[in-house]
Amino acid sequence: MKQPTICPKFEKAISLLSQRWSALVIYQLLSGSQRFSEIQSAIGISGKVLSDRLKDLEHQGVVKRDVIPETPVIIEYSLTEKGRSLEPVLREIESWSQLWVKPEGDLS
Amino acid sequence: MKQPTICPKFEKAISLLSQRWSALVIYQLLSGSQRFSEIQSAIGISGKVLSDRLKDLEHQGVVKRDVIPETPVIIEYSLTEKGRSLEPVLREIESWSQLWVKPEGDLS
DNA sequence: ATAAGTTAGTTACTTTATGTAAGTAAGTAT
DNA sequence: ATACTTACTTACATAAAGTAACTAACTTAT
Repeated sequence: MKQPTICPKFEKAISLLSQRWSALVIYQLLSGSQRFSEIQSAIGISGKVLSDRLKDLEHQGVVKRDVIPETPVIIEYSLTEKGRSLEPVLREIESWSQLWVKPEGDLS
Repeated sequence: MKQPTICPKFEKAISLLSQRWSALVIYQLLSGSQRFSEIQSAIGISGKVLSDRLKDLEHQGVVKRDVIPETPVIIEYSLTEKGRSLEPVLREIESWSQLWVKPEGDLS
């Protein structure tokens, strides 16, 4: 039974950010536009899931996909204004993590 | 294949917050300690998953479980200091959501 | 001109996570 | 005694994520 007393905008924001990998993809793109394989190797995500996430995020207006007609075609992903506006959120998480997270227990 | 160039503490924070429902549970507890069924009906989560999440969060030191030996025993969940320290993160998400999220199925 | 490599994905299949519904134990209210 | 509530658990179904192999278009090396 769903009778959420929580603000639907907030809930939607949470569901966007709690989608696995989404926050990490956005965080990665904060350092500038990047290509598919760069993002992939930077955060260790599979091609399939990265492909899904980028489509989602593009659809939600957070990420922009540009086809650059260079010698071999280059596809670049970058943040839109909406995406960049998430920077304070990610920075808060970053500083929280530095204060409160103990690195043990990450068996990768 | 994982070769994350991303800070492991940050990654761990992200994986905690991207666990489905976790952020919502923490957010809900920001307004004070609550019982199982209160959280359940406030955010519309199933008993099973709430039970799992509370155990996870307790294990990570974010949530505290107190058994109060009142007339019928009352079990109260609340945030630890670590949990409360996530408030700025949730507040950032909240204010971002007010500025950028359109409530219904938004196809921008 | 082959052959091998890169990029940006997709497809098929497996594993894990989540959802749903029903059940349980302890206690209360009628 | 019967029905109801709380805080769960169990069993089962479905959805999401992981893995690996594959493709199409192009590039470089032989």
